[in-house]
Amino acid sequence: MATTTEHEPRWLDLEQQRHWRDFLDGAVRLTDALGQQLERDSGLSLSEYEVLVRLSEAPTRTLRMSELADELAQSRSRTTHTIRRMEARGFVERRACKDDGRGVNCTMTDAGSARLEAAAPGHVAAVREHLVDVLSEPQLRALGEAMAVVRAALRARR
Amino acid sequence: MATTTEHEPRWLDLEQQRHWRDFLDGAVRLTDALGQQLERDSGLSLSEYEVLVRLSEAPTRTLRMSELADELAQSRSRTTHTIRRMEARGFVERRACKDDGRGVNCTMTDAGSARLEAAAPGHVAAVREHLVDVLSEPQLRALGEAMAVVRAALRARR
DNA sequence: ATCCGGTAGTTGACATTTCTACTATGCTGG
DNA sequence: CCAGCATAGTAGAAATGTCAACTACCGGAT
Repeated sequence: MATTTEHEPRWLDLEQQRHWRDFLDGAVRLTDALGQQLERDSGLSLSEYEVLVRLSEAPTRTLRMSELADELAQSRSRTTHTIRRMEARGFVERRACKDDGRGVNCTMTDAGSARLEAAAPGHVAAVREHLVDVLSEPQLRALGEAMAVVRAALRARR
Repeated sequence: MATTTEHEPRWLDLEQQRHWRDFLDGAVRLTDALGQQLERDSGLSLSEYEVLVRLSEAPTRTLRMSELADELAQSRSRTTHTIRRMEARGFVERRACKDDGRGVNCTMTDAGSARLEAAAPGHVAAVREHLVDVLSEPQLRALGEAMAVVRAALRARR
């Protein structure tokens, strides 16, 4: 007789487990180190920095709140709070959306732009120091490509 | 004449930038998805789960607070808060360290162990679904090995 | 012995994030 | 038109994380 429907968990073998753990631990340490560098040298958290980067790349330094939330892979609520604080500090401005009465556009101010430019060199140096320069070129590519796959898979589902 | 000492930032080329961004975005989405699965199905956050895993692997289900903090790459303060909450829920116990008057040993209880065992299959399935099974075997290895290098570099300093 | 710099851990204030509920607007079918 | 469902964004409370003291203990040098 065949066994009944399999619901046994398929465990990870030792290699897989090690890879997963190295990933998790490395990711925590890396984002931590980069966040600390930014906070210390530029008074920005890593996600505030990311906000400014996205806005700086947008057509008129402007994005809808929901676009921002989607790009940062954050909840709308978190985005609202973050932007409210950044607005209080003068880095961004919000105004109602012309074409969609529900929408809110978020624009980076000159002060925000200046802060980003001031922060960028140190941040990039840290990304080099802790990531780019410790890996060989093929290693970095492999890392990036693997994560792109993971990212795409996660974006697909809801 | 030679230019004065170089302090120009060495920017990332487009490839490097893309890899770094894919990494960051993928890492956020991945840890997010895994955290949500754990919280929803087992009432544990990812870092609480990690605490239980480390304790389950320790000789007598026991680790010093500082060992725990080091292994999880967390501040001592955060570890104290987390463990206090977990102790209140009955998953761990703390008691003074015999040989070092400053130390505190943290031990996983039977309830903690049971909770971990209940949570593990679903968590492992999620790790497979979002990471292990979406990558080829060499891709996963490359990812793991690259992150091991990053991790080692970050552990060295400080 | 005791002074001193360093380590272990905790605490409480504060900041950020999450969760849930809520308002307002848009859109589609009858 | 308007009913009903979905989307955009916000708000406040609760949970979690960070930061800066602070206590207590260790261990070596004087």
